[in-house]
This record gives sequence, C-alpha cells and structure tokens, in this order.
Amino acid sequence: MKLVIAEKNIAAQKIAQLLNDAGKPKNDKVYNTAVYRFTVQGEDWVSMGLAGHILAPDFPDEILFDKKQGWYSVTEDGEVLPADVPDGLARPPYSSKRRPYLANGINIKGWKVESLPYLTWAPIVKKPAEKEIIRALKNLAKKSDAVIIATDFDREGELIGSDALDMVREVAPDIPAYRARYSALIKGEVMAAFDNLVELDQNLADAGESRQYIDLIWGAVLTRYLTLARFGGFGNVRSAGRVQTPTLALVVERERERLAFVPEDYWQIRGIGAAQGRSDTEFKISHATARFTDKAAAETAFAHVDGATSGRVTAVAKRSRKQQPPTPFNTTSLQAAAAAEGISPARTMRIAESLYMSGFISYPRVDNTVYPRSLDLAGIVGGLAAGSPALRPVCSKVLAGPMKPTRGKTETTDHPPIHPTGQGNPETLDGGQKKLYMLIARRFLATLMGPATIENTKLSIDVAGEPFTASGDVLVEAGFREAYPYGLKRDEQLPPLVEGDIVDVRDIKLEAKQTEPPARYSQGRLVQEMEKRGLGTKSTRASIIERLYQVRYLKNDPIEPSQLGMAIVDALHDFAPRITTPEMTAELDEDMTKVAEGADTQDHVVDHSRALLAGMLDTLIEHKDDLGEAIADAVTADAKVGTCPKCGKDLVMKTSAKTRGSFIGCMGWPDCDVTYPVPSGVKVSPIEGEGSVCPECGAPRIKCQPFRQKAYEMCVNPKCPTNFEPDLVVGECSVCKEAGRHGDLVAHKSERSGKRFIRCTNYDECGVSYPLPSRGKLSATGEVCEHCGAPVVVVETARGPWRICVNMDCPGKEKKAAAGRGGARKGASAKAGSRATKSASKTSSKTSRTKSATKASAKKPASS
DNA sequence: GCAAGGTC
Repeated sequence: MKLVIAEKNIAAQKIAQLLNDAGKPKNDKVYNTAVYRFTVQGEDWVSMGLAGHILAPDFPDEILFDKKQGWYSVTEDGEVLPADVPDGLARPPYSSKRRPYLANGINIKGWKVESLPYLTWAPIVKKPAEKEIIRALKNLAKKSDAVIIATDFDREGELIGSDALDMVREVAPDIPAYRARYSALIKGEVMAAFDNLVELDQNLADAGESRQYIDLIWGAVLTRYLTLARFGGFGNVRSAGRVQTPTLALVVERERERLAFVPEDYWQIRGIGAAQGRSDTEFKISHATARFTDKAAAETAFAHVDGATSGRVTAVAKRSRKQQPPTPFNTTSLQAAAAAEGISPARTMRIAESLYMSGFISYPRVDNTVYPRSLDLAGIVGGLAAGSPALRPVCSKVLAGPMKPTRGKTETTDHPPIHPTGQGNPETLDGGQKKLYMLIARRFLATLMGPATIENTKLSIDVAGEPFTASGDVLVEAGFREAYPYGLKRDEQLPPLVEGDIVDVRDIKLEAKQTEPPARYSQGRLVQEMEKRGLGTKSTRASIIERLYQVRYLKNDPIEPSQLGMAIVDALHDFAPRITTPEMTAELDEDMTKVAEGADTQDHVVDHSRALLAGMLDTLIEHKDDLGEAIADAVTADAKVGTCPKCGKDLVMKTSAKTRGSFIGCMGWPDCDVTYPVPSGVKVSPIEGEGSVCPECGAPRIKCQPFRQKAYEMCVNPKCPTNFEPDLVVGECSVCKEAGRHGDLVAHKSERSGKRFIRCTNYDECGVSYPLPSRGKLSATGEVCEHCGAPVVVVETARGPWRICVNMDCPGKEKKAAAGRGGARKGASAKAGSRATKSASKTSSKTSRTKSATKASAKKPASS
C-alpha cells in the first residue's frame, strides 16, 4: 500500500479522486482522521490530510520542567544550556553559578529577567501538536510500503511534510519516501506530479523551521521581558513578535501623525438650491472655491451672497463615467470588503471557515484572484439561482450575458478565488453566515457582469455675481451594481435645468472649518497595509490583529492604540528596534532563501539571530525598571475612567484580588476609600470632555458598551438619583386591594446591603414585597402584569432598557425565559427573574448556553 | 502565561 500525505483534508480527498483508477475513492477513518482509499493501476493506495503543522517548536521540558512554575523554572542543577552553542558565537555572559537561584521557592525579582539570556540560547525541540493525526499517520505508515508527501508546494508545506516524515520514520525507519509537487488541485497537475516524484527538499524544510525557531526565540524572550518588567498579574501578558509588533507600530505611527497634526483653518460657503418654486427638488450648492484659505476673501465673497434668494444657471455639464466590476475575492480582499460591512477580519475567517466546511463556499485561504478555466461559472450561477430567490433575477441576467469574468492582479494556481459553490440552501444559514455568504455570492456574480455607468451632472450657478456649483451622481446603468450594492452611494438627482434657468437659493452660510488629520486604520485597511508591507500571511493577519486587541494594545474600530500599546512600541523601538519594523521579516525572508538554496545553514542563521537578540539583552535588562514603570503608567492611564469627586485623584478600573471582579477605585487608596461598582457584562470606557462628570452627584459618567448592543452612558455612582429614584411608587398592591384597603407598592433601597426591593406600604398586614435588580434606573409604567397582576417596571440595565414584572414567581416568567434565551432576554433578568431562570443562568459555559437555547426554542410554541 | 504558521 502507498500512503499519500496531504496538508489538509480537502487536498487528500481531491488527490484520491484524481488518481483513482475508476469511480469514487472509499471514505474511511483511522481513529478519528478521515482517509481515502483508492487504487492506482490496481495497487492499493490511501491518502490522508494533516491539519497544517503537526509538530510545534517549543523549549524542552527540562526548561519548563514544572508547569506550575512556568517561566521561572530551571533544571534541577540550574543548568539550562546544553553545551552545543557553536564556536565563534557569544555564549551567555554569565555562569549558572552566578544566577540568583531559588532558595526557598522562587526569587522572582532577581530571577525573571536575568533568565532571559538563557532562554535566548535555549535549545528548541519539536513537540507533537496534533496527537490524533500523528497517531493515524503512524498507523497507516506501518502498513505502507512507501509514502508520498503531497503537502502544499511552498516553504511551510515542505516543513509540514518534513515533520510528517519524521513521525513516519519513528515507526517505519526505512520506508521509501517521495515528494509530489503540484501547484493546483486539478487532474493534469496532480497526475504529472505523481508521475514525476522527487525527493523532499530538506533545505527548504530547514528554511521553514528556521523561521519557526527565530519567531519563537524572539517572541518568547521579548514577551517574557515585557511581561515581567512589571508583572501585572496573571492574564496580563505583554506580547511581542516579528509580525505583531511592526503591525502595532503601524497603528501607533498613524496615531502619532494624528497627534502631531496641526489643523489648518479654511472656510466654505454653502447653501441649498432648488428649481424655481420647487422646494421638492432641493440640492446642495457650494461656492466654486471649494476651500477658502484666506478668511478675508471668504468674507468678501460671502458678503455678496448673504441673504440671496435666487441664482441663474450659467452652465450644465453632464459627464458619464464607468465603474468597472470588482475582481474576484482572495482572502485579503474578502476581509477588507467584509470589514466595511462591520465584520472583523478574524470573524470573517471564522465564518468563512464554517461556510467552507459546510460546502457553501470554496477554500477561503487564497491569494489567487483569477478564476481558473476549469471553473464551471455558469453551473455555479445556476446553483445560486436555484438556492437563493433573492439572487434569481440577477442570475438570469448573468446567464443571458456574455459572462466574461474580471481578473485580479494576483494569479496563483493553488486554489481558485473565493466563490460560492452554488450548493446548499442559504436560508439555513445564521445571521453572520448569511451576511458573509451573500457578500461572497454577490461579489462572484458581479465579477461576471458589465460595468456600471454613473452620470454626473455639474451645474454652474451665478449667485449675486459669485460662482457656485452643484453636483449630482446618478446610476444610469446598473451593470454589476445590480448584484453588488456594497459601498454604493445613493443617487443625488439634480432637477432637469438648462442654462439660463433661474433657481431658488436659501440658507447660504459661511462655515469655518479645519483640515482633518490622517484617518485611523479600519481593520480592513490594516490587513491591506500588512499585506503591502509583507507582514504575516493571508492565514495569519486576521488573528494577529485580534491578538493585539486581546492584549489590550489596540482598542476601538477605527483602530486606536492604547497608552499601553504606545508604551510597548516606544520601549522596543528604543531597546530592540529590530522587532518593531517590517525589515526583520524582509531580512528573515532573505535568510530563508539562502537556507533553501543551500547557501547557508539553519544552525548558522538561527544562531546569528540569537546573537542579535542577545546583543540587545544587556540594554533591555539594564532598562528593565524604567520600562516597567512606563508600562505601569500606561496601564493606569488606560484604566482611568474619571476623577475622584472626594480627593481629585484618578479613578481607575481595578480588579478585586478576592473575587476577581472589576470595580472602579480611587488611585488615592488607602487614603481615599472611594469605590464604585462596575456594570457587569459591558465594556467600560471614560467619557472625554463634556458630560464626563455627573451634574447630580459629581461622580464620573462612563460609557458602557454591551456586547453587540448599543452603547449608553451612565453615572458610576449607584446611589446617584440618575440611577435610582428613591421611594418611587410603582403600583398598587393587589393583595390589599382585594382585602378592601389601599396599599402603594414603593421601591426602597436597603442602606446596609444596598439591595433594592419593592414593598407595600401596608407590608405588616399583607407581607407583599418583591426584589429588584441591583442596578439600573427604575421607572414605573403604571401597567400590571397580564399573568399575575403585579406591577410592571422598566429598568435601565447595563444592556439597555428592560421591562419586567416584579414578581419573581410570576407564571409568565417561565415562558419568557424559555423564549428569550436566543438573545432577547436581557442580562439583569437573571438576577430578578424567576427561580427557574436563576438556576439556568448559573450554567455559564458556552456549550450549556447553546444547549439550553436549543432546548428552549424547541419548546417554544409555534404561535409565538 | 510566550510567536507565527499551517488548518479543524
């Protein structure tokens, strides 16, 4: 039997199909890995896909021998280094004897940064990362008489194949091994590759492995250095890396440009025009001098037209322009287009992966922007028409047309550009999936259609001797725009005017403006910029940006660096500049090429890189305390939400050591004891300028951003009247009413516990009381619950306004809790909700949430 | 608790 090892499942499947003597390959499983059995000239073959790299480089366990001690650990005898640092390269400038050792436990302060030189020179081993796949691979290898490495035809593919071969050799040391190199998963290519098998290119694999090692060493050393320079507690990693740090630097650089930007004043004269007596035809007019840089000139011109009520059309110019249809999607252009529709690149890739796995779209990680000839364009359009009623009309048009697909600049042959398969029913997709799928489907159709024609009309209008203009764009021929409306501007239709017509004008104003600084990056723009600068790959850019958000170097979208992000870039720029620029990647690529060509060796290149890093460590360690301080200051600045009304110091977000929960505390602690609770489940940020201080109580107001819901602002002080109305009457007591007396239901707040509740004024007699959510402004509705007759109130919770029946045991709660599981149910309801809701909310893991959601919706009656 | 690169 011959074993074919591909990089991924889809390739293994395709190869089996293409090489098979006849018919379909047999799908099989080895342990949990899909394999494909087929025959080639009567001989039994089997193919299996890996999942990319199956081994991961790491430091040996001896260095991390105690998982608990992690980064602080060393070997028993204090020796980390094997004695195989090549001659001629600097050894660490200290001996193990000098190292401050861990007498009783861990001498963290002395040890942590001192240990970095050891790490720089530490050996690296490859550890199994995909144990299940390795198990299947070895199982098949034992039964095979030859293996053929058929991983992707690139550097990483060669490395993945080489790692796989190493695993094979562990169980079949002498098995013959070959390499098949194909650059497209099509019959001709694959057949030719298997007819002309070659040997694995170890140099190329070594080049890839060098990349792995250098990334790990630089990343681990600098990340540990930054993290430990001022340890911020677990979960506060300050990461650095060959790709992420230059990417962060791009954002910081843009922010610095904005900060350094000196706005220039300019003036505009603008107003409203309309066909005479036809205020329904209004359009914008502006002075022909779009921007006056001279204030006096602007004022002179404005003096002429101030109060003018009419003008005369002096010229009408029409000009039509064509907008060419877009090129096919590759990973980067899909990410950029989706980002413009509010889907982050990382989320785009997660959704695209799921669409790919369920057969809706083609392979999503591609550079190619040219459809291969073999792609059945008409067949896909037909499939789209059948599956999606919304696309049917435009599909018919495409099928009737000449269908000449556009071509992008990048042409590779590994995979076709991202396109819909035309299979599957889009109605079964969830919100995000459907949105992305439609984008991909519409883009595909657009690439097969003609240009759009936009007609521009420009009016020249004389108003009291001053030249004005008006401009309007109208889509006169939709072309591809019929399929692809994304980013299309709305028509600006001007009324049909001719030279000499009189137009009404009104509201001509002189506006003082300032030039704007360069715009911040959107996530889509940043992905494109990374590509331009050679940072990361199509498969990694999205996750690297996400990582920068996760470590809180970046915030918001358009992207802003945090103070921490800026401090990190500054620190590395000063002491390890190599990591902060795209040049490190460029130089690495040069080194990799040399290794691949055999002009240099892995050991030499990696050791050279280690030496470069080692050369920076003295300076880094020397400045450890300064840098630690800079990081701590930046973190405090990022955490600031306002100013303490009691002592004037900063109020910052803090984490309780005991409960791990967040709260807002004063930097003056322990001298100042001001603290505020933080709404749960929301992202809190300060409000700048106006509205930043509560006019009622002087505490800061904050902006709360709930997950995927509208942000709102509130005062942080829960006792503030803007958050709670004391002694609010929310309704009448039904128990008392039945007993023939009157009782008001009044909201109270316990002084001791801070808990809020509703109690009847005749509580001693009727015993009626209801609990309330602990936070959120309360207001009465005057309504009573249809299920139990208790009052209905509105609570402004962290996630927006929410109507509740105050009765915990209301029979209506059960149904609501079940029906609302999908997301309509608001956060605070768990606290004040029925007992059933309460117990359900305790299961907080994702899976159980999903499970109960499925269950609940299954139970949901069809009528609701 | 580290990187970046594959892909699930």
